[in-house]
Amino acid sequence: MATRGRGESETATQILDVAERLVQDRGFNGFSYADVAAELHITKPALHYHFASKAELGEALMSRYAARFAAALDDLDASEHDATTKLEGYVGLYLDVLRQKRMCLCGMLAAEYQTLPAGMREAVIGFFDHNETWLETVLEQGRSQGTLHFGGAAREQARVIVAGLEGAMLVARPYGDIGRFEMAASHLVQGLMIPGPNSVRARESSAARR
Amino acid sequence: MATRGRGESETATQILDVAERLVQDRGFNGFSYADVAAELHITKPALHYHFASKAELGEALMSRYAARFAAALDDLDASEHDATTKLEGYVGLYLDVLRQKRMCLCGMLAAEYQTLPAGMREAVIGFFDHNETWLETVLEQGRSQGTLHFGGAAREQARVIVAGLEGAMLVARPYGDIGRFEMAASHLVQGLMIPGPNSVRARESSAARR
DNA sequence: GTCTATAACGAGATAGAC
DNA sequence: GTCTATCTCGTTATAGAC
Repeated sequence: MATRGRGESETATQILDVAERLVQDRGFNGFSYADVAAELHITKPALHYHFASKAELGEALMSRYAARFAAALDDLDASEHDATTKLEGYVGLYLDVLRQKRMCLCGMLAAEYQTLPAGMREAVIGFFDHNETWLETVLEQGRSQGTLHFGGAAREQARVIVAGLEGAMLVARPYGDIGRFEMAASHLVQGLMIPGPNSVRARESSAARR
Repeated sequence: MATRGRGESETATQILDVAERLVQDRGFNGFSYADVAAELHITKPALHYHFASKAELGEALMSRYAARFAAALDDLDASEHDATTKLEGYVGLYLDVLRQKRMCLCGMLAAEYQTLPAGMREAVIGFFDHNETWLETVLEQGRSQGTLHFGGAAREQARVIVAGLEGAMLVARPYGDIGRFEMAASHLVQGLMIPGPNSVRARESSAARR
């Protein structure tokens, strides 16, 4: 039952590469072992040798994706010292995915959530949690530096951004229109860079209405 | 090959009801004729009598959903004269879906877009176009009335709202947390109800709330 | 309009040779 | 580590009786 190829194998890596692209394009329920095997010119049992079950393949996919995403966020922290630039870099990560005509892996899996094996569900939640936590820190950094302006909890702002970017990707893809994503993303981020509707005053008056 | 049950049949309606819920919960690739048949205590061939193919069922699903959504927007236009209230009503439509633990039908299908039959693809695009057009009109109405405040094209604002609401639903569902959606939605809408830096400074916005 | 029966295919998965 | 061969099951779909 355990995965025998533990990421060391070159074939295992190729399998993950193909499967990842297929999931991001068609969904976890939209591809099969046969699709992956055909593309790599190997047979289905060869895939089962590396990943005994589809659930196992999915979980391997998630942990590799999570590690890569975490590394990308670390890179942003290391190379950018300004919260504004970090935020733009973060949007750039999504843009890179969309340019490959793919959906965010975890955004896709969020849609399919009810049909996913338990291990994958936890990984999807973990991905969003990690994104929110990273963004929350960046947003707080920006606010204390005076480069970002928003009212309310940074965690809430982080959630608005994640939801906005995921939704913008989701809708842009059927249209095949990256510009749709860029417009929505810039709208989300620009609002934080200019003191305005999201300022403390505005939030307070909205809170009073509850 | 044509659908024999043309929406007149009671059974056809029940089939659509069950299939719609399953798609919104599990995705179009995440349910089967067997699932629907079992739930209605009929057999699979009975389903094929009403909807000859799964693609045909999917298209019937979409056209009924589109009609219902259009009617809901017409109702908002008829019963609400204030752009602000219309906007809140629009968010309420999403909230109603999420309360049933479902994803927006077209949001779900946007994720699965690459695997959909052509007729369903067109319907998904049509749904988003319709939403944007309706929102655009409401936003322009609100801006000219002085109850909504935003910069740039109303169409772009409409796209930001659609993307934000779809993304908020997408992420809220795995967490099973409606509050996540409400927070993001209120953030999206509140920003428009409060005068920003470039807008004409209105009096206290309490007038708009009545 | 719904049934029994079954076709035809593809899915995930396993046994065992090499 | 990959293969051939096979299994079992689920899927969409059809034929034809009632």
